[in-house]
Amino acid sequence: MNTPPSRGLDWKEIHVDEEEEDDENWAMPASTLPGQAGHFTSPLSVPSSHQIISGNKDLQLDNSRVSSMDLNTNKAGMEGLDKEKINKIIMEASKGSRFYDNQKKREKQTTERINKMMEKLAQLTESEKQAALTQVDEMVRDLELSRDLSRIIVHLDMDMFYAAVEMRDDPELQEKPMAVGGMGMLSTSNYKARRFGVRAAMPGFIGKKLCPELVLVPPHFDKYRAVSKQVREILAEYDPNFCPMSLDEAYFDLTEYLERRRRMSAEERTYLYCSAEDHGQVEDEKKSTSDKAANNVSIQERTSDEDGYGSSGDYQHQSSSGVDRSLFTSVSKKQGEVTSGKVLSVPAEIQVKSPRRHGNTNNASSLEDSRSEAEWDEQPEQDVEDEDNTCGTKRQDGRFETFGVTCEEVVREIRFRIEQKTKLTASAGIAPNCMLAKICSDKNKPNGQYRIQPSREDVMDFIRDLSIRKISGIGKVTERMLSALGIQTCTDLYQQRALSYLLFSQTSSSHFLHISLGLGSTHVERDGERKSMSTERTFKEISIPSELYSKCMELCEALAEDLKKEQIQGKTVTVKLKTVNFEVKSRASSLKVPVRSSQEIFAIARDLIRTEIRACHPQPLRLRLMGVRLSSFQDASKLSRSRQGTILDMFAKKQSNNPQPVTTPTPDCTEPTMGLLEESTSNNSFSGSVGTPGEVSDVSRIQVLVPNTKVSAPDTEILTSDTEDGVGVSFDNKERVEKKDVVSGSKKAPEARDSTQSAVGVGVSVNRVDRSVSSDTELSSEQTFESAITAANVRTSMTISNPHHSQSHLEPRLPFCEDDFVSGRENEHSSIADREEHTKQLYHPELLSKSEIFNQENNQRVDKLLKMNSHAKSDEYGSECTSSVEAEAQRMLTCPICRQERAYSTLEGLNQHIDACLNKSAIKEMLHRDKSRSFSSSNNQLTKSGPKKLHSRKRSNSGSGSSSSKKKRSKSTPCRTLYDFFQKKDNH
DNA sequence: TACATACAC
DNA sequence: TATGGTGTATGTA
Repeated sequence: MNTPPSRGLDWKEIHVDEEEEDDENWAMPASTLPGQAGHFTSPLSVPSSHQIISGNKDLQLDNSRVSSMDLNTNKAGMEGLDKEKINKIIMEASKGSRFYDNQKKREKQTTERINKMMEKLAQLTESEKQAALTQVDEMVRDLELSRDLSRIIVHLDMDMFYAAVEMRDDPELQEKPMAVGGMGMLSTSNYKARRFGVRAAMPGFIGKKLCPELVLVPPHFDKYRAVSKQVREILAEYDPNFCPMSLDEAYFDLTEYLERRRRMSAEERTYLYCSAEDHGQVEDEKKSTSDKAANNVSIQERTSDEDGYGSSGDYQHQSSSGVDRSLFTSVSKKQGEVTSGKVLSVPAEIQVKSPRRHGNTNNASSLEDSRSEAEWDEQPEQDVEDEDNTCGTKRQDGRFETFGVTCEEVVREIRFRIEQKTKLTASAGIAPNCMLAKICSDKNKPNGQYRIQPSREDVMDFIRDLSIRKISGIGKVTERMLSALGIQTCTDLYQQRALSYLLFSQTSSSHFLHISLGLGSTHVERDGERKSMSTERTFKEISIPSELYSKCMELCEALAEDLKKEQIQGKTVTVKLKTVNFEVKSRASSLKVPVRSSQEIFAIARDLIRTEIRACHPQPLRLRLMGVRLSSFQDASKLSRSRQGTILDMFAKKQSNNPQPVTTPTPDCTEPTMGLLEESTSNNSFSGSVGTPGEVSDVSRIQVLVPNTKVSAPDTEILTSDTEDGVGVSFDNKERVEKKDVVSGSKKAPEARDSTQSAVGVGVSVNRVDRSVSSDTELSSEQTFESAITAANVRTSMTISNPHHSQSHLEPRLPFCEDDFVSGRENEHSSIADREEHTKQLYHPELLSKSEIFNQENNQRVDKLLKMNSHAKSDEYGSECTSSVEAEAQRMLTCPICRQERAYSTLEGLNQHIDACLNKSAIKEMLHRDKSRSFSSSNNQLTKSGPKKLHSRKRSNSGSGSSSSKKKRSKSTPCRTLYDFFQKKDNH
């Protein structure tokens, strides 16, 4: 390691004069590196593992240094820094923190991993190594044969993107070291800040320690998205199938375009250079563009945008309208949307002056420089008429640039146009494959480009001394692992190919082999379909279960919103938990039927969290982050079909004299409301006469909506599958034990379920459901009721693969108006004590006792529920009723929760409203009550973070609203409301 | 499938 | 005072 002379920590740029050659040699002292002498001659020679690793460990212990926290200088603008000094500052700022401790722990894990690998290595025999080498070399031959140098792949990367946008929009920032982000985390930094060691992924407070003058600018993602869109519009002209990797970088393939390029006239390749004085105009235009374009540009949306381009088909047309119109249009240009530009008709012989070239020209690619300068000629100043009248003014300083037909020229043109359009610079790499192009784009950053010529020799020359850390996909852990094998460069990687083959997985070693041969993907592929969607948040410590559940609910709501936007539903819910010690855990549960509503997701997520809370017990589960992810999406075709599965659709079908049963939805048809979900629960659940209040409300709703009496084939299928799944029949292994602990012995009280919080209300066993369904005959009143529910819920029919979840995910019900619904004004649970009990059930399910779970009140409630059901039946909510319900839905309806009367054009609308009422206001209310009563004296953190968090996300109007809704609920008689609801329907 | 890890941006 | 959020891939059991 190059130890720079020690200096005082004055706040100057922190760098050393000489280049540090020895990067981060984690695993061993340089002197022991195998590669130094013999390693290149013998591909099979490796260092002794124990020597290496233990030495490294000692080193770490002695210095109590956590190398993984060291500055990663593998970034443009961070060359030659005094890493020693910077790392010292970082370490001092971090030492003793939980983060630091965790990093230490993780580093130790990596070391152990390396040790294992080295043990494995030590056991390899020479013949094994030789055999591996033979095998690998065969692969090498194949790979060589398939080497494709014909593609011209470009990786374009905006320079310090977020920071650049901020600097552009606030020139005062240009002279200062600045970073985008906050004290918590930085997204990116400008080059001035990088000289101090301040970089992306560094917490702001450390950035401040490294550079006290550092200016922190909060991110403005809308702006970045808008700029990104502008850039993509340009890229799409060159490759409609370009592949954006993030807001600031993209791959594209110029191969086809270059064919056409050769046939393009000089005019078509000529662009006006817009000088600094023009910026105001551009700025104005940009602003309106930003406004317009500041919409979401998620992956999906991006795709559709780009598809728009791609499908426009006529590339030539697009291309011939090639210049950035933004440069020539007047400020008042109507829609402000910057479209692709217009080529100026400029005589080819008019030569143009080089565009302003800021940025680092010193390190610009020699190739680029030599070629481009030759074509960048001075243009005599003259007036230029904008023939297409897109400019509006004559330009006194009009200068033009005609770009050539080589790929370097095209890329330069693209960067030029990007700069003209956005006033931001980009760097690019050109190579025969993506892997190389990506590395190249970093080579001459900022504002430069670099090309690897498409010959094997050039590729291998480039690769030869390349640090493996430069390769995308090789991070610090892999770097350490490989370093332990004496591998730092791509040449090393090739030399040790036999070892990597023996010591790493097939996937990894194959990847390494590709890298070491300079091979990579030769086609630019769009991202495939999204595989998951998640929301996660970091917060001040939360350990109180009620707050954890509340946070979980927030996340589920946020996630459900996002899912809705993209019309996605999935079958696996994963909860991510990060403890205050930065330990990350994930817990997942898969269903057979996709879900997407916040209630459904919450039901599962909550259960997973509860399990964790219990696992920690009696210690609290102390979290600093929680995340909820949904994955295992069903494919798009199914998705579109699933939309049929709404209640309305069922009604519609019914009404149109469709002879098919009321409930035809397929298992993947889900647009469940809370109530529906709960219901399906009861079908799947162990049985349950437990029925906490929540259900009842759901049931009521369902009765209102789908009071059907018959169940037929489609339901049968679903329910059967549910039963086949064994849901509710038996637990296995420790899950069972756990449940038994909580529940009161499933034999005795099979209805009792561990989570009672909102436990299933309908008293039916799985078997009975099964029977009733399969018989498809007239059902008893209880069965009928259940069947009706089933009918309403087929699309939700939560078939649970994991019995553990069968309980919970089926009970997303919130406790609030449960009682109200059950017993109305004369609510059996109207006492404060009862209410608190319900709160407890929701937010402290882990605290419930058997007796709490299974009690007389619940039975009474269930009885009532069943009565209601039979009442409904006797009121002839038969098949006819469907249409009457539907008719009702067209009219004014009163929400049974908030008593608001509104016209609902769809039942779904009403359903959603009810969900909103139930969830959004009441959960807060309950939480508030819960907290104020149970925790007010015990935890000050609660007052700090709890309420704030509750209101932190997408629930802006919930605060006062919830309290008002609470009053309404308690004053009004929900039960009567519900009956009113029925009544009204009846009367009609 | 569940979970942990690694990685990128 | 204080170390992110989102998504993908992979290895292992």
